[in-house]
Order: sequence, then C-alpha cells, then structure tokens
Amino acid sequence: MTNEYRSLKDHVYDYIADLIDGGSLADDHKISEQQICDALGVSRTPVREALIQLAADGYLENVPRKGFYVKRVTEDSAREIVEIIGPLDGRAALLAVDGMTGDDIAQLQFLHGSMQLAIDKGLYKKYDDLQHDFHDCYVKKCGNARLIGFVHQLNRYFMKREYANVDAADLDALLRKANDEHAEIVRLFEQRDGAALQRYIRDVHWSIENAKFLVW
Amino acid sequence: MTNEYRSLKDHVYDYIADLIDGGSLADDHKISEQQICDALGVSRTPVREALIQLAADGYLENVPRKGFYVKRVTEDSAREIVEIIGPLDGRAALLAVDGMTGDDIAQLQFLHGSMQLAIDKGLYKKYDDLQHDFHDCYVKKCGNARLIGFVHQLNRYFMKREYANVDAADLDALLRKANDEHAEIVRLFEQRDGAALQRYIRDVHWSIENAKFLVW
DNA sequence: ATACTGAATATTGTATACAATCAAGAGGGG
DNA sequence: CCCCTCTTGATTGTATACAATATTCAGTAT
Repeated sequence: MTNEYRSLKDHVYDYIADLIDGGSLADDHKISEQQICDALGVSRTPVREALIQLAADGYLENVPRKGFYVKRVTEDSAREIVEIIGPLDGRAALLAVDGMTGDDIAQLQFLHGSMQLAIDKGLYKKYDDLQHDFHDCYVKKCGNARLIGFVHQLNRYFMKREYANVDAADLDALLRKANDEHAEIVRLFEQRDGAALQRYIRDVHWSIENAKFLVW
Repeated sequence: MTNEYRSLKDHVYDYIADLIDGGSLADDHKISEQQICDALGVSRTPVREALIQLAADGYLENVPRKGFYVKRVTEDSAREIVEIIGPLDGRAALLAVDGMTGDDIAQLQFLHGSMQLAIDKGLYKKYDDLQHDFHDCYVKKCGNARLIGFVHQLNRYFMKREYANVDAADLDALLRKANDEHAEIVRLFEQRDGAALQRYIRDVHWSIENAKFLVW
C-alpha cells in the first residue's frame, strides 16, 4: 500500500495544470496568487510551492519579483521542442513495441481513422487532441517513467498550436501527410519492428526538415 | 540588462545542489530542513521552496509527510537514464557541430588525452569528471536550452558511479574502449560530420547493448 | 532479550504577518 | 500634450506561528 496522502500543494498543482492544459489560461497570462488562494480557499504557502513546481516542470515561467506567467511558445522554444521530440518519441516506440497488446494496436488504428475524419471535417483542434492520444498510446508503455515525463512535457506545447494564420489548403496537405505517416507507424507496430519504428518516427515523422512546416 | 536578482530560495537551491553534486550527501540521505536553515541563516520558507524545486529537477525525492531524500540510483533509474541519454547526446552533437570552434575541438582533444592518462593511473573518479567535461563541451553549444537541461539532469547520475564491486581488469578494458570511442567522436567533430556524429554517439557510444556493462 | 504502549519530542504542512519591491495613477513642470 | 516624480496600493519574498503527523524512547509486559 503506497502513500496516498496528497498535500494542498498537490491539489493546487493539479488545479493550475488542468487550467493550462484545458486552455483556460492564455499564454503569458500572469498568475495571481491571491486569485488561486480565493478560488481554492487555501493560503499563499501551498500556492507558491505549487507555482515553483509548475515552473520547474515547464508549465510556468518565474520572473523574479514580478510573478509567474503561463509559458508561451516562442519561435525559439518551438524549435527547441522539435529538435528533441523525434529522438525521444522514437526511442519510446522502440522500448514500447514488445509490450504493445493487440488492443493497443487496435487503439492506434482507431485513432488513425479518427484523425482522418477530423481532417476531412476540418476539425484541426480535434486532430491535435487525437494526435496526442496516438503518441501517448505507445509512449506510456515504454516502461521508462523519466522518458514519459520528458515526452509529456514536450507534448504540452503541441497542444497549443494555433492555425490562425496558415493557409487552409497548406494545412490540410500537411495534416494528411502526417496522418499517412501515422498509418506507417501503425503498420510497423503490427510488424513489431522496433528498429524501423525508432528510425521512422525519429527521422521521418519528426524530421528536423519538416519542422519548418510546423505552425504555431 | 537582465534581471539578476537572486532570491534566498535560489541560493538554497545552489547550496544543496552543490552538496549533492560534490558528493557530500550520500544517496538516500534525509535532508534536514532545520539544518539547512541553521547553516544558511534563513527561515524554512525559502528552504522548502528550494527543496520542492530540487525534487522537480530530479535531485531529490519527496516522500509525503516524511521529507526530502537524496535520490539514489536504483537499477531501474540507471536503466532509464541509459535508455534516454544516447538519442539526446547524439542530437546535441548534431546541433552543436557547426558552432564548434577550433578551440572547442582542441579542448576535446585535450580531454581525451587527460582521460587516457586518468585510466593509466587508475583514477576512475577523475575519469568520470573528465568524461562529464568532454560531453558538456559540445552539449553546451547545441543552442537548445531545454536539451542542455535534460542532458545535465541525466549526466548527474553518471557522476555518481561507484566502481567498488567491479573487477579492475574489466573496468580498465571498459574505460579504454569508451575512450577510444571518444577519439572517434573527436575525429568526427574535426570532419564536421554531424550526421555521422549523431549516429555514432547514439548507436555506438551509448548503445543500449553496452548498457549492461555500465556499473554503479 | 524482544515486543508492545504511550508520552515526549521533532518534523512537516499550512496559515498568518511583515518588509521589500513593483505597478498604477495623481499632480506638477517642461 | 508629454514626461517626470512622488505617493499610494498591490504583490512578492521571507519570517514566524501553529496544527497535524511522525519519530524517539522510557517503561512495561511477555
């Protein structure tokens, strides 16, 4: 039996993390400590502790004597993420492949189909949600908690993509190409070819050359 | 002119991080908040804030209602690190290669020579220090702060290697092989062959197959 | 000697208090 | 009208206080 006690700090952490992940808090939004205190009925101590942890985990940025701000995706941070995610996601697939059940692979197929549908209907936000689920489907089975944490931290930013100033036809083509790659990934999982999976995800699906087509 | 204010929390963070990195705090050691307060003459508030950040950064483990403990390298965490470091270190080399100056490469050569000397003299701890410097020499030039942070977090564990229960001859052979690989890495940097560097570091130098020879 | 019990002590988690700094706005001079 | 300065109120960073939980240890029973 593990220790299931959760401190107020942990509750505050979840509360703010959910707000950010759910999109309720805009980028660069300044966190008001007082507002959190009032909303949850706790003192500033656990709130500040949660904010420090959120900052360390990449959710927030702490400007000394100014406060905590929701970390926005700058051009620089987007590049940083694209430069790292391929090797990590690919490695996760390699480590996960042996543990994937038939149900897991069926789930991948389902998500691939759902994404195709989302593209057809122009539901780009929905596509991003599904893409997140798709990659998480194998990442979470890689058996490496630290790797899972790294990938989750990076994936949070992909959930924030905005397609506002992108040509619709370009975007459509971009997503269709990406989803064709998802089909290939499913195929390689079916074949249990870990080495090929790692290579394909790392060098093709997340290729640095493709990065310039990624949009925020 | 940037904001160079450093809070007490930041000083406490550095103080404890240095203790851990310097090896003054044994694995599993329980951090005494009061002891830190007395040593630095501050109250518990900034100490606790620093401890929470250190835990989020992988230095410490927080057991609810028990306290903060220096994170030890278990068999599991060692495996986790070995599974991740290759792809990241290799990618860092790829990104760094164009920015490496002649001085940087001379530094790599020097460190390679120093490591050879350390092996000859049986100074294995010294070897680990130099190895850390060697990899840091290019990692820090990759232009990706997040990647640098990840690799540093992983490298901390390598600094903790203990060679107590390893056969001396085996260890000697192991380190000589590793340092031969360092020579090849230097050569590839001289040739500015980023693609080959990435492959070699990821698949040969940090190959998962080699992992079983790594010792703690 | 070992294993239990409970009081005494220490430590953690949280609330509150206070000093230092920041942000916003009123008023005055160019 | 714009810019500067000063004042006021809000916010951050830190110290202290206190309640809840954990640890230690003396005393007792087995």
